[in-house]
Amino acid sequence: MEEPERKVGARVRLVDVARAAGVSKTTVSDALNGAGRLPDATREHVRQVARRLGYRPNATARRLRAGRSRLLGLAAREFVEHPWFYTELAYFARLTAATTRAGMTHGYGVVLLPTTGPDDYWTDLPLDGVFVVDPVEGDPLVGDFLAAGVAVVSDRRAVAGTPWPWVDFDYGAALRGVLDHLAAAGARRIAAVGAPTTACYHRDSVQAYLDWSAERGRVPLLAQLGGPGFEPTLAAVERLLGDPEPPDALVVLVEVSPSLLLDRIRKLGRSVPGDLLLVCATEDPTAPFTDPPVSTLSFLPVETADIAVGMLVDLIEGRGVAGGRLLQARFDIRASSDPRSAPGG
Amino acid sequence: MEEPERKVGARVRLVDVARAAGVSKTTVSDALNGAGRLPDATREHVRQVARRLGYRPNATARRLRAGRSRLLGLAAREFVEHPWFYTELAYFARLTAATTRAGMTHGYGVVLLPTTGPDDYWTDLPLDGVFVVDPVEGDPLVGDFLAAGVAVVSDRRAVAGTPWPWVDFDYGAALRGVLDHLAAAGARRIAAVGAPTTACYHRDSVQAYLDWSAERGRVPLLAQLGGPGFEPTLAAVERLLGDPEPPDALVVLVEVSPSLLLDRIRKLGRSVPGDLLLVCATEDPTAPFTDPPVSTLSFLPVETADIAVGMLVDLIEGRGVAGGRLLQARFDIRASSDPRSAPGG
DNA sequence: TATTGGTGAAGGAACGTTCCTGCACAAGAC
DNA sequence: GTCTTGTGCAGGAACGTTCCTTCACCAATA
Repeated sequence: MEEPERKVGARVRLVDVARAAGVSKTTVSDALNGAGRLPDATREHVRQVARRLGYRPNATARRLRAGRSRLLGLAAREFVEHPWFYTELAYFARLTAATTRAGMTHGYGVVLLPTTGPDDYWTDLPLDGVFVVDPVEGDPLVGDFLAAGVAVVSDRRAVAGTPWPWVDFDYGAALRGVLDHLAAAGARRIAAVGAPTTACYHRDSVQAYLDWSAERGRVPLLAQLGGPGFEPTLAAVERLLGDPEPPDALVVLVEVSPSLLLDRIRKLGRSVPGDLLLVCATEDPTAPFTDPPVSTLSFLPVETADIAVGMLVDLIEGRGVAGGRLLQARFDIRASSDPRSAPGG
Repeated sequence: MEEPERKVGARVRLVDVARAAGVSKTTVSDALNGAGRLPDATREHVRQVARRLGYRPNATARRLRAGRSRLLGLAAREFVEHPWFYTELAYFARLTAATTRAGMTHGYGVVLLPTTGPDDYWTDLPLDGVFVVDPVEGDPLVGDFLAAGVAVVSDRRAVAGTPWPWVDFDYGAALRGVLDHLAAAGARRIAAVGAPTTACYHRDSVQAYLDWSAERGRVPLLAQLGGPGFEPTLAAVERLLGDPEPPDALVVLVEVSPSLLLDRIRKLGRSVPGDLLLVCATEDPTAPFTDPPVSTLSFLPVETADIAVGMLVDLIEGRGVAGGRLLQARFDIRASSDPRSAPGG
């Protein structure tokens, strides 16, 4: 009985339960975790004592013993130089929530990592793995985590030959699908709004637009912008529509509120889809409810999160994960790019 | 030298650094943490060895020893019965990001808690404190955390005499400010869209609307809706505007996309602010950019998060926190409720 | 010369679990 | 009656830190 006395008001520990139940630590641990060789009577007795005392296992001690924290990090790396609130973009909002949900189903908590912060903040967190969204080329964050033995999965191939598992899309194919659709709907001059960021999504999709235009002998009408937020996007649209030979179709590759965009286009005296066909790459859930409903290209944040978290967990728990996984974007055609379906189109 | 040999490939531990540097664990710990009585030479030597070996302290062990996890939970409790993605509402998106940021500045990580999940998921996370957003009356989650000795701060007073610290707003005063403004702008029939949820925000603001109307002998035009998402909100607006004696002003107390709402109102043949003055309680950042810009009532998610996290940290670190903190909502008047400022109003 | 005081560093307990090992005892086999 | 086999449990190491205590050593003081 050299067990130390429990201080009043302190949390109930395993030993406190053991003493109250008149058994050893081992027995309590086994009884509560369903392990060991115990008769049902003992098991039940211990459980009742534990319940009566309000015992809660110390999760930190458990994790130390297990050698795993059961904690995943979520880091968005696009525009890392700005301390922006990335949950404000619909894509990241969905991705964040879906990652949290997926983590839970595997028994992992998800910690949100801010875009900027002190260097030691990352390493001070006991993370088993990190889901890196839009990693930038040569991202030091990724290197740090890999060096620290933290599992890494990203939602894009940041570089050719990305040495960690990833989930990604064939942006070129997705964009060509959209452009073909617009051309089939009669568009002659298709404009695009992109962003010259380090994210492979923007690079690849803009390139696909340029290639597609070149193959068909069309002059590309491209506006690019930097920095998060929608004001630059709307300004880019205004620039494109103000062209002396204005476009008759528009593909917006950066996340923007569809109804805000429609407002702006209307203000410029153009009507959708009459004067201008419109497709937005956005996860904004309002797209089907605008007037007219806006066609969207979706990069499936929920599916992406599910797969990424699954990979992370496999990696952490020692099941091998080979290479990457390529998904197919979803193209929802609505009235904004389909004159036939528009009332009075 | 009875120290166990380090397995190859395993993470570098404190003892590994100690052995490599030819000193004791204590010296390494002190050297790296800037504690103890050590000459600069020793300190620097140990640091170099640690850097060379790529030593990273084990955060879990650290936290176990410290008795604190330096982890905060964020839980949204409105509509808990639906497994919805609460980051999709602008208010929660901002609040989530701001909480993460605030946590970081205090050295705490923030774990997102899903609305629904297995009961043991909460208790399995080593949380020092939880920021409960929109707690519902008699919320079992809050009780669980309090029983487990986890600090709790909420952004609303769920019940009269909430026994834990909170940050909140005087919804009645905020709403009366909006209604007075609309009346001064000439509105005769002011309608409101609310939600009959358990959240004190909705309850109080709807009550304030009813009181204000009664005091002035006006007939309230109230539409209430349940469940997350904007479709119910738009339907409620349609109902109100379809009234034989339709309103000439509208206050939307549930979060909705301003431009989507404007689209819908326009579709119903009404013009803002000509036929209908409009004020939205929303954090949607697009409000100033719609056509016309929409007046908003903001409940300051960033400030709320900063204060809530500050309270949580004070609570966790043993500094007393007394009662709650009442903030003042911000009312931004824009063209949608101010005919004079509208072009051609 | 003995005593104090400060410096530099080591030893080891503690944080609260899990789980490996081992012991006592009973029941059955020979 | 001894030998196995199995059951029910206890002891204690280990996870990787931090930090309290102790201790040797050296210089300055009485």
